[in-house]
Amino acid sequence: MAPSPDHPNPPAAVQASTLPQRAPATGSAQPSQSQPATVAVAVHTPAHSALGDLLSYTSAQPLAPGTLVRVPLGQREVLGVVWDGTPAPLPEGMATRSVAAVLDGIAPLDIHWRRLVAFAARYYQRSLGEIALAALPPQLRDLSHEQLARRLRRPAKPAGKGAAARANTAPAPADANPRAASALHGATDHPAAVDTVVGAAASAASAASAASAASAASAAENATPLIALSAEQQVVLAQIGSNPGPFLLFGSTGSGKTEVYLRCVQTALEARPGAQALVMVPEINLTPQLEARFTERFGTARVVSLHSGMTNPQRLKSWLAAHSGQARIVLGTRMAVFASMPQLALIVVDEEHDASYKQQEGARYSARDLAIWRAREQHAKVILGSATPSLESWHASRPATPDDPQGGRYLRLHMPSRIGAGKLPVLRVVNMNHQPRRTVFSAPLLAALQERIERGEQCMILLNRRGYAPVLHCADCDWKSDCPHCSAHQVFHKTDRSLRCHHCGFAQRVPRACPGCGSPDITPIGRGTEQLEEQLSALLADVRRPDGAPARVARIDADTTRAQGALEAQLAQVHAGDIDVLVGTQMIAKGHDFRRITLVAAVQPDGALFSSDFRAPERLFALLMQASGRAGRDADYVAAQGSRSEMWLQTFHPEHAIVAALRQHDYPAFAAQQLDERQGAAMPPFAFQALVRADARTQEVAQGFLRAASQAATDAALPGLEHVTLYPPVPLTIQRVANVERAQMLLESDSRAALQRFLAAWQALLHHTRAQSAHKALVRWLVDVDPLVI
DNA sequence: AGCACGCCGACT
DNA sequence: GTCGGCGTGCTC
Repeated sequence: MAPSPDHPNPPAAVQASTLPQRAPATGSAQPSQSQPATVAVAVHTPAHSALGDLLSYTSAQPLAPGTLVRVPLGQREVLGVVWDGTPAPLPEGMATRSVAAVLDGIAPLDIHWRRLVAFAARYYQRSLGEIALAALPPQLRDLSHEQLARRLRRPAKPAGKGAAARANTAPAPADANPRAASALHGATDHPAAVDTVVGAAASAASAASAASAASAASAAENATPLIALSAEQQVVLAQIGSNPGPFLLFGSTGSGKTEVYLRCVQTALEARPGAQALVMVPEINLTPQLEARFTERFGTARVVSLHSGMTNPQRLKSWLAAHSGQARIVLGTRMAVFASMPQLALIVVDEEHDASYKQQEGARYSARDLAIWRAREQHAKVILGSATPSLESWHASRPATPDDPQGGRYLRLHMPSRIGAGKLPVLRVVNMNHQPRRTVFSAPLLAALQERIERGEQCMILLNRRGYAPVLHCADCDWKSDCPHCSAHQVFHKTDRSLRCHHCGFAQRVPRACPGCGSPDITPIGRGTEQLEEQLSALLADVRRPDGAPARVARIDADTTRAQGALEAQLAQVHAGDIDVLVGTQMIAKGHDFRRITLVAAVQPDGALFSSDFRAPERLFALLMQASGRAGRDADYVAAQGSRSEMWLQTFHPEHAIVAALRQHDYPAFAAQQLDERQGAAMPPFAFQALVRADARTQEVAQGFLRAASQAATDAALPGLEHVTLYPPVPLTIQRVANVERAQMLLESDSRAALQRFLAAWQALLHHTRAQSAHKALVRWLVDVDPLVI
């Protein structure tokens, strides 16, 4: 669920100053100010530091809020953003230093961007400067004023790839004013009826409407014929067109959500000259198809990417293109939610349930929730899309009922049909209670695999544990391969005969004999992907493909894809049909279309059903639905084989509600059941949570700090406390990582506002507690608002 | 966060 | 004799 925004009315002067997109031209007819002005500047200082959010500097000229500056801070010079408002007065006897340089080649960041940053900082309990500077491309920080000026003047050097080289992506702010585009715009009709148009003309015409001649040409040459929309897609588009949103687009895999996004982007761009759209995906390197579809439709010149896999120069280039308005579409991961997009008109959050939208270190923001806030603040539309929405978004989009006349804040749109993707896979459940003990691959599953391989079809086996075996064990003395630095087992990797800790990375060679008692009888316990692959290869050794060759089993997980490009290479093998059975962790279920896969199997899914993590069933359901959505997407292929694709589940709990819901492909039933449980237990989305975590060399110190901070909050009767429950500190599930003990405490409230009030007031007390000598040994502490894992 | 200053172990 | 370990403290 999204944070509730509040909308402070900015002072008129602030609004006015954002109207010109360009920074005041230096040396022009600006009225020269004789006395130096004081400006507030946000710099990268952590919330832990004793520094305030904003620092005072003097400047020869007044600087508009949002202006990028370089300022002296201690012994160094850092990037800062001029902010609205007045900083706290300086300590007695301290002199104000002056701004070192103004980055006047870059337009000031507008009020929308600054409000987003300010909101995120406040909501997630971080300093303003930390969020602001993290939201800017790293090169802005690293390059000197002169280097940057050179970068801005010179057209960016063409990238190695052909498409990028052709794109006119030179950041030239002088002619990147969004208004420049409006002159061209009037020449073209708004093809509002494009929904029903089949053919290339509409897309080519609209592409030409607001872009430069160069980008229009590239769009036209790339344009592909539009496919006619399904009735469902048309209804959904009409709803999005006539309602303010936010929208939850609940659409099966293969229902054509991407085409809806494309059309919405097109409509948004045409509705207003210079309008921009932000499209977010969980992992951009896992979705090259999406990127291809956007550039194909809109031309490479108008689409830029923004994600952590890019080099710093690439990121700067994309960021500048978005900031100047030259890029009309930004395609990116969670970090893109902070992209400066002055003309933002639409945000799409694809696969909105995906956990990667929540940043898990530093500022722990949810890009999905910030997208909702940002859209409301900037008067943009926002569409969350998923085949298995988060329960938060599902609940927020509940329709009004007599009991609940308000309903949720989002509008739920449903696209149940799979276009040209055949029927949904049939669920096959193997009751493992009826299988011989210790069975990993049941006989019926093996038979099904064999049958598929002999027909030349592909299968996918999902498993959750990397390595060969989760732990090595000595039968004589009960020794286990525990990590010396973490409270976790070292995982046995057979390929390189190593023991590896998946938490701290510590690796060592497998001992010949038990380190505890010297017994040679040490054996692997449990099964990881490596062992599964090995076992399956043995079991399928006699199975032949139609060409007479033996069946080929391959494994894809973090271990086989560590090298650069290894994932792509392995996927290419699968696509080429060189692989018959693909074994892997959940990464193989994400984003890829394996057209010839007709069987997907989850071999050991039970762990997630009875996990202590209350979101585990939700994640399992999403994973299995996503995996089964991958199966049989090539309808013609499946039909030609005269079979339907299948989803196999081996479980000791065939009676579990999740099984019935999966059988029916019934997410709403599953969600209703889960929400019922959550409501009964007063859990999210019916309650709001925050975590405070403390790290120290000992568990006592970590917990002691949390207890003291908790006590201080109670003693001070902090605002909001009456609506907030503070639970006692507990060790984390993995209590120790890399020799650091970790503890945390949970805060819960039925009111988001009360929790926010409390956290805001508590921040100072946490700092104060940290400063006390009793807690000197504390390594660090952090707050996680709306945590995903508890 | 950075980057200084500051006081104790193995090497050019 | 120095290079460098990271503990403490400061930055408008």
